[in-house]
Amino acid sequence: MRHWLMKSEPEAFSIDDLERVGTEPWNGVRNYQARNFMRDGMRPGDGVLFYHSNCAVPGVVGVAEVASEAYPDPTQFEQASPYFDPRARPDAPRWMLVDVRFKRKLARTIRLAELRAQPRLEGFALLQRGSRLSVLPVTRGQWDLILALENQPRGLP
DNA sequence: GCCAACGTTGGC
DNA sequence: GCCAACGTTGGC
Repeated sequence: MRHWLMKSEPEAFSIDDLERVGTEPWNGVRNYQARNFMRDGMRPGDGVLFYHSNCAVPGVVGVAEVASEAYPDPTQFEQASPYFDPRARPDAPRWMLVDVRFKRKLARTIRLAELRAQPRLEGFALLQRGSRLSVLPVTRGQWDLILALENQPRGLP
């Protein structure tokens, strides 16, 4: 089993929203690298760190799992959707997604600042300078380390 | 194939 | 709200 991190802006779709719906098609990803991770890397059952971005306290807030193989993102064909892509055709889809299933909320938010303070997370894709990838791989070691922080009092200022 | 202009992401 | 960093687009 592999591990991943997926970002979402909580004002658009939060961990509480995922808990409410249970399983959600991860639509709207319009970045080739992120698409390729979903299409070529993800398998059902893979672990997902759910990350809140572009908000007051960015950080990891929950655990989810990949709940499907990749399949074409239907919103690319929907003219009324903000994710509509006129270059996409049903027989030649450009964008893929997977379903994501809620597992649990973390006891506390593992803040971005706290992750940055971990020397052992050097090289973690999330922390690369200027990285804006919304779907990215997490090694087993990074996964274990990040989740171990959950039960520590509070990592940083 | 180069690269300037533009739009977007996302931390702060 | 600001702005740095990045990806994409399109003229040439």
